[in-house]
Amino acid sequence: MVVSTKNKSRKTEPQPLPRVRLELVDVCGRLAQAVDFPRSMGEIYGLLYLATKPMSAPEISSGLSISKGSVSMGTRQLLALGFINKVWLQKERKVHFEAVLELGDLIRSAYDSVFKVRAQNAERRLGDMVETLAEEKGDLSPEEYDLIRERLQRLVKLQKRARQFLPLLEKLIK
Amino acid sequence: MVVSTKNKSRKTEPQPLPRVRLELVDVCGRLAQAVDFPRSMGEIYGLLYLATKPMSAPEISSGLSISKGSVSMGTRQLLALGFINKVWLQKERKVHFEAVLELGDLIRSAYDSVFKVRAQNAERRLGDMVETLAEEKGDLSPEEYDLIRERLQRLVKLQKRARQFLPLLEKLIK
DNA sequence: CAATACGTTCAATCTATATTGAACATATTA
DNA sequence: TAATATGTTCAATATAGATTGAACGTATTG
Repeated sequence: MVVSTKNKSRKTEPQPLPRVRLELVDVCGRLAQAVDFPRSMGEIYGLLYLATKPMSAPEISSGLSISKGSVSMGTRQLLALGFINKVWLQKERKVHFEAVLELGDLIRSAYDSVFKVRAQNAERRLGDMVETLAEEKGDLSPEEYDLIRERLQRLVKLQKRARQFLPLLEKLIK
Repeated sequence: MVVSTKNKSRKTEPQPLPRVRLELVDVCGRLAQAVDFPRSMGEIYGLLYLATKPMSAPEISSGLSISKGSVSMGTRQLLALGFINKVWLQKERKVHFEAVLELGDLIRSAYDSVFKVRAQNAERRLGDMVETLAEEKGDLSPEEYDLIRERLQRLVKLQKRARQFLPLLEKLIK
């Protein structure tokens, strides 16, 4: 089917995305969800990754059929993580966005702000539990206290191993 | 505050959990969510991990204030992943559950059923996209076709690197 | 400077999915 | 075998959190 080439508006007519692009949008959306980011954020990256030129916020909005608000929020997060760049197009006199293509680098830079933070949280919470146990010693039977103490120690040990492991992993990625 | 020691029922009276245990329940619930499992499933593991003895389904249900249905579903999944074991208590003549304490082993065994599957999915979807692009070649401008082709190639390359990386990771864990 | 378009924010809404609970199935014991 | 308690299933419900869109703020252009 041939799409009409008439172009009544000043702007480039929004043409439907090729299927490949829709598929990548979907894949990226799912990936984003898998690492606990909003789906729309991943979709925006997927859209930009196969774009032939930088896209404006309204173009992204209509291309993905999502609201201005979601585009604003999604681009902000993607910029913060370094997954996209702002581009000033003087022709359009407006900020546009383009995907950063070096995904290897991106994963590296996202590593700190996502996984490291989570690891630190886990560590803190385990510390809290050890404290709580000490506070509760009086309320627990000696047997229960010993059992819980021993099992928390196992977790601390596991955490230490994980701690040694993370920098190693980091080195491998880099 | 001292809890009454009266015990009118045949069964052990359900006493409130110590705070340490509640904290681990919460941590495990969040962890489960982080890897895309139901929160209640993680909570069950957290409850059993610091239990002084194997617990029955009703005990789990009341301990966590969750329904029988959730316990049934959660224990099934945890058993399938090897995170808990069934224990037959002849005294109670009923199946009870206990946590498997070797978390290192558990992570290893969960690896295959969680991460490997995801990696394979990603791989398949990328393959689909390459196919789709070929099918659409006629509908795309030569420029767009080339650009998309080149960028998909980048993803394929990245995937290959990841593929080499996974077995290495596996070895490190084991 | 007014007019227009674009960007941001956040309360209200929608949606995906975990959880519930009632109906049903199974097992134990008296 | 009947009575009782425990286990499972799944349609209905509840809930967390993403998405929307209207109101407001900002910038560009004629």
